[in-house]
Amino acid sequence: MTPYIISDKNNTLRIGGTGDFSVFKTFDCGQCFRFDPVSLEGYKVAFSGVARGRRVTFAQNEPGELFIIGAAEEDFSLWKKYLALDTDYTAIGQSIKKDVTAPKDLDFITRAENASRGIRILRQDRWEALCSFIVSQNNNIPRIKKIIASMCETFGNDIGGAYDFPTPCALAKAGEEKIFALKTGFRAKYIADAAEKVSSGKVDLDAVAAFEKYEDAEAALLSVKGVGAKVAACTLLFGFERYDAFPVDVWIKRVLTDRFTKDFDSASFGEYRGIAQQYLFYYERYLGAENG
DNA sequence: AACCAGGTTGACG
DNA sequence: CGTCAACATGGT
Repeated sequence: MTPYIISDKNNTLRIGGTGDFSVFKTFDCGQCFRFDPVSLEGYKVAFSGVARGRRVTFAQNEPGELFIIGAAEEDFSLWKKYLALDTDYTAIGQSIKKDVTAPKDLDFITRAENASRGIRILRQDRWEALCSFIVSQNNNIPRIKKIIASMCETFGNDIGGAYDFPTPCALAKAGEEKIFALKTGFRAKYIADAAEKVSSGKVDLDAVAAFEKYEDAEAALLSVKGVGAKVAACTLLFGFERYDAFPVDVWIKRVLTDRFTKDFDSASFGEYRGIAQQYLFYYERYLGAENG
């Protein structure tokens, strides 16, 4: 996949060669909490938000095209990386299905993959992913977004009309009580602990990224209060490019028991099982109801 | 008015 | 070692 700039005018990059990339599915599939749909003249779909310390809008009318609004030519490689446009998701789809043998299982993952066509796993900031998925526990997506927005407005750096995600230092300095004041509830002490451990280096995110074995990376994250297997898996999948992370929440648990053969093992999805997980989550949560 | 939300913790057998 | 209520808050 070789995306390229078609044109660069009015601070908007028009991009071609993005394959089947879907802006809507990518930003609506529950992986990222800092982007919201906006209605924009001339575009069918547009999502605005903050990433990499910049405000940006991704817009699209048809699959395969892409408009990056609020970006200059030199930002392209940065957004290409963020959106994973350099990654061959067709090959990943093949790899996921390769070792799925039972017809029932193969049929379902194929349907999920087809429904999810165009989703990319964003390469989000490590700290932001960790913190965001701590907030996500026992919580719903609209409220997760609201809490994270207020965290950014209160403790994040002003980047000109918008706010960056707060640094571990900023949140550590703020402390549990001020974090609690943002309606984070029982998660306040968890966020404070994560901020303290990351800012002090007790949890070294560079070291987490360098681990070869999943269990080693997971263990480092589990030392943060409020981080269990699910939050660790989401953090590694969305913040560390660990596609072998397989977050199991209520939806995935339900999919695996209801839609797959009894002894199906998610390891059959192979090294990209995390992406398979995202397809299953998206399919079951957004489309499963209408498809039965 | 109960019940749920992309879970985790600590207490109790 | 497995099970299970409690955890803040806001939306149905």
